[in-house]
Formats: sequence, structure tokens, C-alpha cells
Amino acid sequence: MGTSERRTRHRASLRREILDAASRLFVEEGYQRVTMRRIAERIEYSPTTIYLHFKDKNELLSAVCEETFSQLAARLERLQRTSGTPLGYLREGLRTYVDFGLAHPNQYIVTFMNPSQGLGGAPFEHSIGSRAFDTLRQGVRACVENGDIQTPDADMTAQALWAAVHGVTSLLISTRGFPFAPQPVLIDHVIDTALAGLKAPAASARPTVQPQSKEWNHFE
Amino acid sequence: MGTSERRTRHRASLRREILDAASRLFVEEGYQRVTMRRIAERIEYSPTTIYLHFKDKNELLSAVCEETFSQLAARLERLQRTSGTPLGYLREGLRTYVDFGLAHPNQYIVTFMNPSQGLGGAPFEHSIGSRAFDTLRQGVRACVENGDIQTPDADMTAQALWAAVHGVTSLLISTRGFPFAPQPVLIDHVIDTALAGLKAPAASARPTVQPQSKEWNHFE
Amino acid sequence: MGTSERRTRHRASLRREILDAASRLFVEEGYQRVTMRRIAERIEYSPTTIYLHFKDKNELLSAVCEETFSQLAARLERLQRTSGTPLGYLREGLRTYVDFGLAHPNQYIVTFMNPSQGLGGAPFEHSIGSRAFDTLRQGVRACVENGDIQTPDADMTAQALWAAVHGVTSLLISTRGFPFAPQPVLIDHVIDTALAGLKAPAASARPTVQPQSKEWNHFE
Amino acid sequence: MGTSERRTRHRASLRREILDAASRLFVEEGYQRVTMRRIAERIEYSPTTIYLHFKDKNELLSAVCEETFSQLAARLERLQRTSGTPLGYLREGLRTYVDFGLAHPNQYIVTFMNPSQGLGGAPFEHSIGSRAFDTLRQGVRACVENGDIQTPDADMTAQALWAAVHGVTSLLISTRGFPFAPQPVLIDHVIDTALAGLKAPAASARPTVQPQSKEWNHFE
DNA sequence: TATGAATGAGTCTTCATTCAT
DNA sequence: CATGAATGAAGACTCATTCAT
Repeated sequence: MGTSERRTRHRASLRREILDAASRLFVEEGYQRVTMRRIAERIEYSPTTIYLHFKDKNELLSAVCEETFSQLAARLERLQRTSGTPLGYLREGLRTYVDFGLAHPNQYIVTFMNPSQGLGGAPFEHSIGSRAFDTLRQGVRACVENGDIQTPDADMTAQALWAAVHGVTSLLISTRGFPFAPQPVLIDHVIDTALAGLKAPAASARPTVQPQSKEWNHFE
Repeated sequence: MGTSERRTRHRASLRREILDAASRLFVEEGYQRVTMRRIAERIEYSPTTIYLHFKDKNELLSAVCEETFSQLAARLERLQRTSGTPLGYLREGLRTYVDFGLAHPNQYIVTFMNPSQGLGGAPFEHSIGSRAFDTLRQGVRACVENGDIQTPDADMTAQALWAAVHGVTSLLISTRGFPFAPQPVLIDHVIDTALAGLKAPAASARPTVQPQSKEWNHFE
Repeated sequence: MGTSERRTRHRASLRREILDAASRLFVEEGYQRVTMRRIAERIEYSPTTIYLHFKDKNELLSAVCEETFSQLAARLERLQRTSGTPLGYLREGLRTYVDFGLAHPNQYIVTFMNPSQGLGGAPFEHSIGSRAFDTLRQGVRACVENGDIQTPDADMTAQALWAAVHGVTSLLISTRGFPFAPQPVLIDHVIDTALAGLKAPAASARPTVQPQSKEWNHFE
Repeated sequence: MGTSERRTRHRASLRREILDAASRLFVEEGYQRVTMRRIAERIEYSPTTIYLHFKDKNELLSAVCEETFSQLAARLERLQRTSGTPLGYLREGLRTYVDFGLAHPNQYIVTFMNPSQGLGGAPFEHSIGSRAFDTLRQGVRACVENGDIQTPDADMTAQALWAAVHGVTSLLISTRGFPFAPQPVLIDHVIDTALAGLKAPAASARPTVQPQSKEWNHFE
């Protein structure tokens, strides 16, 4: 039995093992196939044991995602320190975001594409997901300060950029049958377009904001 | 015959009821909670009855989504005929897309945010979802012909725009805890930025395409 | 729709059509897969219609089997009239029985290998199955009269022969993984052995009947 | 530890209970009516509990049959050691087989009379059913060596004997309405006839093998 | 005669979770 | 800290049958 072998393994961090197992399960088998039992089997503990470390499935999954995205955050932060110009960083950061999402589709799904978003309902604001976003926001601010970007509201602009990269990422992940342009090209196109749109004086592109706003929410 | 006519009507109306119930369940409780049993309870019929109208759950859910998105497609097509300038249509079309998604979040989720995309695996290309996309693509082409947009690949540009609007839509739907800018403003910002980016000579915004392409796929 | 075409077909004997459809379903798909719905689909009538001709599934299945076995009976009777010697007929009859069972395994299963035997519970004695048996019994009697077979009870001997041929038949039908001897050889061996055993003076083979009979039913 | 020992015992005994319940259900209500739910009700546990002991229905049913037939095998093996002459053993073994089948009709049905033989499709060859058959085969061989039986192929002869006893057994089990001769007498008659047929020089009983063999497979 | 609509009862199975130990 | 045992609730789906028309 692997059991006794496992017993000898130091289990100071069973929590770690659980997280790893869940994470691997995610990656290897996808969101739908992650069950408490399967996780338990992987770590060679009983399902009950998991509950000693995590309140319930949601909490565990949240933790898994946080872990994953702290990697993204770290990557972005590292990039921030090493990149040259603010705009250069911003571009690379956006690119990094997309690549990361495509490299970890299952975690991306759980974190950003899940109907019951947040999984545990923890307010997104202070979550790990938002930490990644913060880096992006800072990047935008740096560009604004540097004059690369003109915007009345740096936060909103960061959100718009997020929307753009999240758009490609999630589309590429979930709409597999669609005849997309070659991934790298499409991704660049999205990022370039978004940044270009911020560079140009936005006013010229859309001089009449007010009139249109009347039409909001005219559905149902 | 009055009899058979009545029957036909009844049959159709029950189908309607099922679709409505499923749809409402979607909207009110989300994808995960839609079960045949629950739908049956809502319409006060036995679960078996549903199977007289839909082969299985997939077929029912697909029907729900098709219905929803044929509305979107119809709306976009109507808009296409009534709008003034190509660019005006494009902008309004994008806006309509987002509004529609926000107005029918659960159907949007099932259709565009589902990991197992397409529910039955029907190739997206000829699905109802793609019909909506086609309208968008035509809008882009019209703009290109009209000189409003400069792009080497109209299809890819349509995809990029789709990514942008899908990005906001899905983000707003699924990331509810996040302190977004006021929805209408954010949406406009996203759309404006994207369109502005296409209008300006893209080259100036990103003069060095080649060098960057080296970095593709540097994950895992 | 095949419907209207069917309507023109004379349906004096819808009962016939039902029986044929059920029978074919049996043969093609096996006992387990025969459902009222499927039968109905085949004849392009509604399931309800079947109930106008047969009380329930059991009655229908019984009818199907009766039909099948009336064929066997007919064949045996024909054989009886054409065969030469009594013993020759008996041997050929037994052989015919086995071949017939192997050629119509599904009906054989329903008629002779079914736990809920008789399906409708109709007393076997006057059923079609017994008609086939009667022919066999007559064959045995003829042999007895002709001096080919020595037995104190012709009926019982007929039953024993039936047991032998039913044994091979059902074994060959249901125990598919087993490494049986080549079918024809095995079948002949069974039949030959049984007939040979009846020819020889049985007494010598087993002089002490009484003592053994004490052991009846010593199980449970 | 007393605790774990008790647990083990409890576990085993619950498994027993499940097997017994399933077995009784078999015996009392027949194959078709054995469902997981019913078993659960009998043992007054939830259906889920059964799945802690058996992977699925097939596994449970297989276990029931294996249990039953390992008893038969054991009985035959015991008999083999205690019987006097080879022929005596063979006769008693055949008799035991039939009696056993009649004493456990439902298990017999599942194991030997099931169209989808073997339940899970496990190759019969190494199943428990074949273990019983092996004993029989050895009995035949012993008789051949002892000069009691003359046969060109001991295996085939074993199969023929199996066919004979399986024939009576299954006929008696499934054809309940039929006016059979008194069971013990009929059974003896079958066994005696079969053995007698093997004892006598087979040639005299059926001198013309070849001519008949032309008629094989004249059905469909 | 024929049927469309409807259903009740049932099938196996899976999951997250709890409780006594 | 860890678990074995157990479960309630639910999942999708299928079937033979009936009833009003």
C-alpha cells in the first residue's frame, strides 16, 4: 500500500498536497471532473480529511485559483520591474495575461469565466484576481503619466484593456470550433488595436457621447 | 378539423411553456441549476412530458439558446438596415451586442461562456451564435469598403471587435463583485477605444510587429 | 411521410404487421431491446394501437413465440411424414429441433429459456411449444413400437430426449465464450449418445435405482 | 485494536447482508426484479451504501453467482474425493449438478440461462461456472482411463453430458407448466441414458455418421 | 379503429457532506 | 489528525400503460 509510504512522508503541509492535487486535477481533467473524492484519491487520504483543511469544495477551488493567479500576479510584477518603457510594459503585460490564460485554461475558466463567479462569493476587490488587475492598473497609470495614453479615467481604461484581453482569452478557450485567425496574430491585433485606440485622441473618434447614452438598457 | 388544430396549438404552446420555464430557470438560477425535474415542476407536468418535445437536455438547452440568439441576430439585422453610416451601424451593433448579453446573462453564459462550448458540440460555424457574428463581420467589411477602417484582414478585425465586446459583456456578467466603472460608460469606452484603434493608422501605434512575435507561447 | 403511404396499404391484418415487426425486432435486436415503442415505430403506428390488438406486452410476445414455434412444429410434422424409419425420423427430428433453435435464438430464448416462462402464464400443455413436443413424443412411441427403443415410459423418454437437445441448444446459444467442440459434431454427439443410451438395455447400466432415490432434494 | 477489528467484522457482515438480500431477491422474485433500490430497502440501508461494497450492479450480481457456484464446485470436488468408482462419481456428480440447479434456480438462471451470459461479459472460460465444469471433465477423463467410457474426445463428451444435465435442469426450472415425469425419475432417466449411451460401443448405435452430416445447417 | 398526450414508477449512479470513532 | 461508514438529494432518462378524443 502506498498508504504506509505516504505516512512516512512528512505531512507538515497536507494542505499543500491537497491544493496541488486539486490543481493538477483541474489542469488534467477540467473543471467538471474535479470531485472531492478524486482529489482524495490522488493524495491517498480520505475525502473527509480534505474537510479538515477546507470548509467546502468552494473554498478549496477558490484557493486553487488564488494560487494560480498569484503566479500571474507575480509574473506581471516581475515584468513591471524589468520592462523598459511604460507602454512597453503595458503591452507585454497584456500579452502575458493572455498567454497565461491560454496556458492555464481550466483555472482561467474557474476564476474568470464561472457563472457563480468568485466561487465562495469573496468580494473580488481584495482577491488575488484583483491583485493581477492592480498591476495592470498601475501600468496604465504609468502610461498616462508618461503621456502615452490619454484618458479621463485611468481605472476605467484599465478595465477596458482588461475586457479586451479577457475577451480574446475566453473566446479562444471556450469557442473551440470557431475559425479564428492564427492565435498569436489575433492576440496581437486585439492588443494593438486597444492600445492604439487609447493613444489617439479619443474625442475625434466619437464626438457625441451623450446622445447615445439614451439608449442604454433598452432591453427587457 | 377543430380538434386537431386545437391539439397542434396546444402542443406548440406546451413547447413554448417548456422553453420559457427553462429560460426563466436559466435566468433566475443559473446554468447549473437547470434540471429536467425543475423545469417539469415549473410547468407542472411530469419530467417525461418534456421528452415528448425535446430529445434530451442538450436539445432543450440548445433550443433555448437558439431562440435567444436568433433574437439578437434579428435585432442586429434590423439595425443593419436602418442605420445610417457603416461606422454608425458597427458602433450601434457592438453596443447592441453587449446590451443584449447583459439583458440575457444566463443565455449568454450558456452560449458563449461555456467550457464545453455549443452544448452538443455542434460546430459553432453554422450555429445561431455565428449568425450574429456574421452580421458583425459584414459591418466591418462595409466600414473597410467605406474607408472607415484600415485593416489587412477584415475577418480578423471582426474577431478582435468581438473579443472586445465579449470581454466587457462576460466580465460584467461574471465578475459581479468588482468595482467597475458605471456600466454604460465602460461599455462605450471599450467600444470607442476599439474602433478608434482601427481608425488610426495602426502602424504608428505599433511599429515593430516582427520583434514581438518572437515571444509567442513562452509558457509551459 | 410514410404515414400516408401506409394508410393506403390494406390493413385488414394489422395484427399481422405487429407480429411481424415484433418478430423481426426480436431477431435483429434481441429480447432486451424489444419495447412497445420500437415495435410501434416499425409499423408506423402509435404504441397505443398495439394495445387494440394485444392485451399487453406479454400477450404480444407469447404470440410471437407461438408463431415461431408453429413453424418448428410444422417442419417436424412434415419430416414425420417423409422420413423413412422411425428411428431415422427421431434422429432427424432432434437434429431439426436444435438447428431451428440455433437459427432463431431470440425466439428460442423467449420461449424456452425465459425465467418467467410462458410469458403470459398460459399453461404449457396446450401451447404451441407442446405441439412440437407432441411430434417428438410420437416419434419416440413409433420407435418403441418398432423395437428400436426400450423404455418403461415413452413420455418420460421423450422428455429426456427433449432435455438433451434443449441442453445443447440453450448452452450453445447462451454460453458464447465457452470453447465448445465444433457445433455440428457436438450436436451429433449429444443426439447419438442419447439415442444409443436408449437402445442398449438400460438395466445393465444402472441396476440399483431405488437406493439412489433416497437422496432427492437434499439441498437446502 | 478492538475498534478496527469490529469495523472489519461489520464491513464483512454488511457485505454478507447485501449478498444475501440480493440472493434472496433473486430467488423470490427473479432476475428482472432485482434492483439496487430493492436490495437497499431489504437491508434497510441507502442505495448508496451498496456502492461502498460493490462497484455496480454487475459486480454485485456476479458476486452472488460466484458465491453460489463456488458452493457447487466445492460440493463436486468433495464428492470427487469421497466417491468410489470413477463412473460412480460421474453419475453422482451429474446428479448433484441437477439437484443444485433446482435448489438455486435463480442463480442458475443468472449464471447459465442468461442470454447476455456472464453478466459482465467476463470470459466464461475462467469463471466460477467453468470451475464446476472442470470437475465434470476430470470425471469423464477418469472414466475413460478406467475403460468405463469410450469416446474419441473426452472434452466433447463432457460437454455432451453437461448439455444433458443442463437440459433437464433448465427445462425443469423454466417450463413449469409442463407435465413432466416425477422429477427424480426423469433426472435419473436422463443421466442414465446419457451414461449408457457412452458405455455401449457407439458405433453400433449409429453406424452411418457421414451421410447424415450433409444435412447440417440447412436453416437460413 | 386509431392516436397524441401524458404520466407514475422506476432504472442506475454520483456527489458533497457529516458523524462517531 | 484522520477516517470508514453512511446518506440524502439529486441527476438524466426509459418504459409500459392509460385516457380522452
